[in-house]
Amino acid sequence: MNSSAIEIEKAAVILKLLGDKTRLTMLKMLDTHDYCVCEFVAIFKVSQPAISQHVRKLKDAGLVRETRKGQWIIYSLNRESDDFPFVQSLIHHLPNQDFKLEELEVQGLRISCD
Amino acid sequence: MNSSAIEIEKAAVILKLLGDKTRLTMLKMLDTHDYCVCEFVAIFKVSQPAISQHVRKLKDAGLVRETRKGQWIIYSLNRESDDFPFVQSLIHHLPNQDFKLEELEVQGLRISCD
DNA sequence: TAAGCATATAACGATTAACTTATATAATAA
DNA sequence: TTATTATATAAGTTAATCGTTATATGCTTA
Repeated sequence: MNSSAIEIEKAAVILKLLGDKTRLTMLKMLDTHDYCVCEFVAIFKVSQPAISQHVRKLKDAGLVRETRKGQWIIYSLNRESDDFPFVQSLIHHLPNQDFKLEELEVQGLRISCD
Repeated sequence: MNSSAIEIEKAAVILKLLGDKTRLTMLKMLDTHDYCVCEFVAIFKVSQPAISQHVRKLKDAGLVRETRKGQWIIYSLNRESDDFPFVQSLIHHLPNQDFKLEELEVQGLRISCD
């Protein structure tokens, strides 16, 4: 047991959710920046609906939050989630993904969502 | 990034593996004791082949090791795995599962594998 | 209001995952 | 050697997952 224990069933659900390269990368990216869906679409090699479905799963689990900014929807890490300490200690082990943002900028695909 | 960083692809594979209640519980159990397959069979509500398949996946990923002790095969955490720091920080958040062992003993199902 | 961009939802197909039962293998004990 | 116990493998079924295309919704701008 641990000071910030999480039920094993709940942990399994979260781990399954993050056991997907796309969603895990998204979450790590959100650790340093907020992103709009269109940026995720530009970064990952899947269709817009696929991205939409991935972020929906993260949102349904309460791990991310969305805020609409005009026509864009910005996703951010939900650091108020009860599960955030668990998630954070997890993504802490992952390499920073800011290079993806730089790639976007180089390619002129960075959209100013704010 | 972090001192014990793990590739994001590899992390996703491990998280998917542990995104299963049975395997996640097994791994947490192995954090405090070694177990033989027959004990897992007695503890979890699935068939012996199902247990065998779960431990095989954990073994194939290098997270656990097996040692034969006569007719029994004992599984233990592979603390030498490159991924062990990642896995350990993860299971550190989970509640201790020793009560499962106590349940076995109460029911007289605890097999002395050593 | 109509057009255009951003995002979500629906519906479907392909693949993967997790179980089951039946059977094989390996070690032990009679 | 034969029976028994422990474990693994094979094969098949069902359900879940992840992607796709087509379409709907919502906001913005002309």
